[in-house]
Amino acid sequence: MNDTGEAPALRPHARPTLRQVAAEAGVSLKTASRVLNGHPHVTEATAARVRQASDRLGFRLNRIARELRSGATSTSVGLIISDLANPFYARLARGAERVLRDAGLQLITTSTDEDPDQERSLVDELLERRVRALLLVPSGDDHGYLENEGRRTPVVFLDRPPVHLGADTVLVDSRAGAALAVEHLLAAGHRRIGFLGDLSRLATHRERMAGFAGAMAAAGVTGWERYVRSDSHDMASARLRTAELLALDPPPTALFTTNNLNTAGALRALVGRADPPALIGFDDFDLADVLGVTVIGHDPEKMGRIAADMVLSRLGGDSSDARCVILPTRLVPRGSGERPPR
Amino acid sequence: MNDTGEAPALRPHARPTLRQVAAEAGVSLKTASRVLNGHPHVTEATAARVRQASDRLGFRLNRIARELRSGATSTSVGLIISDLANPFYARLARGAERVLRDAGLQLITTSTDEDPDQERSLVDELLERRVRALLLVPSGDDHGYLENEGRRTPVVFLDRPPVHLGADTVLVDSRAGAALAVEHLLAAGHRRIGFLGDLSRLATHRERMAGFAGAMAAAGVTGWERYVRSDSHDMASARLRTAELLALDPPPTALFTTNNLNTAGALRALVGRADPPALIGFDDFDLADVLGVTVIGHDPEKMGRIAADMVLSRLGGDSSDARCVILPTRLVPRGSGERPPR
DNA sequence: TTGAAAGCGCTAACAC
DNA sequence: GTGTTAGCGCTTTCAA
Repeated sequence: MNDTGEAPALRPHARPTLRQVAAEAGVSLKTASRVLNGHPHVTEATAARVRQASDRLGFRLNRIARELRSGATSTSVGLIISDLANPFYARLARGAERVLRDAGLQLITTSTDEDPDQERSLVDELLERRVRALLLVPSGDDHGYLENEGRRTPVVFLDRPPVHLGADTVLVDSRAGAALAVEHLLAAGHRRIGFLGDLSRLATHRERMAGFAGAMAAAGVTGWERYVRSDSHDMASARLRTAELLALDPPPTALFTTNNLNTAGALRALVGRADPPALIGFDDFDLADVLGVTVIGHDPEKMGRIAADMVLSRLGGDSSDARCVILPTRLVPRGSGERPPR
Repeated sequence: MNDTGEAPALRPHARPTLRQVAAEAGVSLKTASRVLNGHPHVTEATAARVRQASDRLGFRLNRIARELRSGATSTSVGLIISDLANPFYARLARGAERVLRDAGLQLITTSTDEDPDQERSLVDELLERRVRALLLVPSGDDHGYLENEGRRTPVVFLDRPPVHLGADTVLVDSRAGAALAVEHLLAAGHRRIGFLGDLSRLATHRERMAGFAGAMAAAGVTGWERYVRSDSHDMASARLRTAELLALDPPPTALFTTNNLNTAGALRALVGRADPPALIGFDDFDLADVLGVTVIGHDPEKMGRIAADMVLSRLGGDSSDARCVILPTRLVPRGSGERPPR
């Protein structure tokens, strides 16, 4: 029971416990627990007393204790992406969050800044927190370290496949998307097509490169290697590389940029040019319609939703083999990709 | 000790405990704990044995148990925003995450979709998780319910001030920013200036409205109420409202849009018009430079960082009165705001 | 319908 | 340098 009639001083983190609520209400610990968890078999009168005591004390159930007692597992899921402020990942996170929230799970989102070491330490940290599952946009190039973990904690890879590990994966069809873009440009008569790529070590880059190269080869175009620039992972360097490409002689008559950041960089380099090359970008983005930028569009939010669904299915007991879902892309013509070669 | 020499079946969530590691290494629980937490006073030989046992068993410390034992407080901080996919909030989240991560805290980010009920239930949930602090972009219009919580768990409000509650707050100078925009337009000779506002119940809206009205009044302009449209919280309705404004007779010669979504909507409505009105938008955004859109810029990432710093200072014991930081805005002229009246 | 006792996995306090 | 004991706040038996 309360030792004095006065309200206790509210020191930070000095929260009342269930035991104190029970004492205040004059019932046992277990009864108080039942009431505050909405379990049956309690008289309404008793329940009311407990609730009053709880409110009076400003009580809140401690989920940490609850989770420890009931299995030492949390009710959260970890999401590791490279950068929260990239709209692509922000959308992906939103899709995942909504599905998980409806299932009573909370999403803990963290960013690696594309650093493989950071990836490992975040994975460690989240596993220590006993997240129920992990959603991972990998930066590293070896995920063998998850081999044993995967049997205990479901792991779903997003946007990029795992290396040296079999695990559920959701990807976008990078190769086909890139081919789509190039074929569109080739059909309009372009032959000198610039390629602006992300970090070469990323699987998405390699696939988009492969799609590009394949389509060029199929059309019998040679010498395209001259117009390839890779490893630009931010707008500034994309802008620079674009300027480089346009300074070549002869310059490319079209550009294919392999993600939203590179597209944004290229657009900046093209501002104010009288005769801009045609441009198609991988990833749709805000205001691409206003800018009239033709893109290879897909649905990052759906990617997040599907990954979250996979997690839920694994948590529901599905122990079938690892699956890989590949989401389709589509060409969204808006003008920039339809400019003819000069 | 191990009951058999064989590896145990890896059932999901059947993780080894510290006790098992200790047994496997032939040391006490406490010694194992010391080693795996990097505490001193352990022989290197003993430490090595423990680490080997830990690796062999695939052990990972259970933070849930640790946190329960040491104060029943987690090492995470909750962030409640309205929409992760809005670049403004994504940037804010990134700023906060970086500061907190450096302090060893993890950020749990959740979205309310601007629903006050959702806000309350997310606050409840995060407090049950015993987050160390709460960063809140409020949707509700009464935060009295946090009165007592605030003494136990630091709460910092972002972007919008608390109502019926004193609490640390970080805002952007909405009123001054709006005035800046309007004065810029007035100076260029505009008199009929359209105003495209967000939900009227939001403080940011009201402040920007006040800044707008004040600047108009100071310039002796009357009849501007006709060109005000509020409560548009998505691009589609912003676009519609812009079209409405432009259909008035006489139409406005300039527009002031009060946030990034409204600016995007207005831009869509202006596409293809031969004689677009001047346009200034509150909030900077990606590619605004390419589009030549004049904006009232500020720094959302900094807002996140400052809020996180406030949290850290409160957690460090600072119990001074609630503070309010107001971040400055600046006019970034890029062309659209410099179009003369027709 | 209610309660008493045990214990989740770990760390803090205090031996030795 | 290492071990023993107690207990964080809750839920889960099991008994009344």
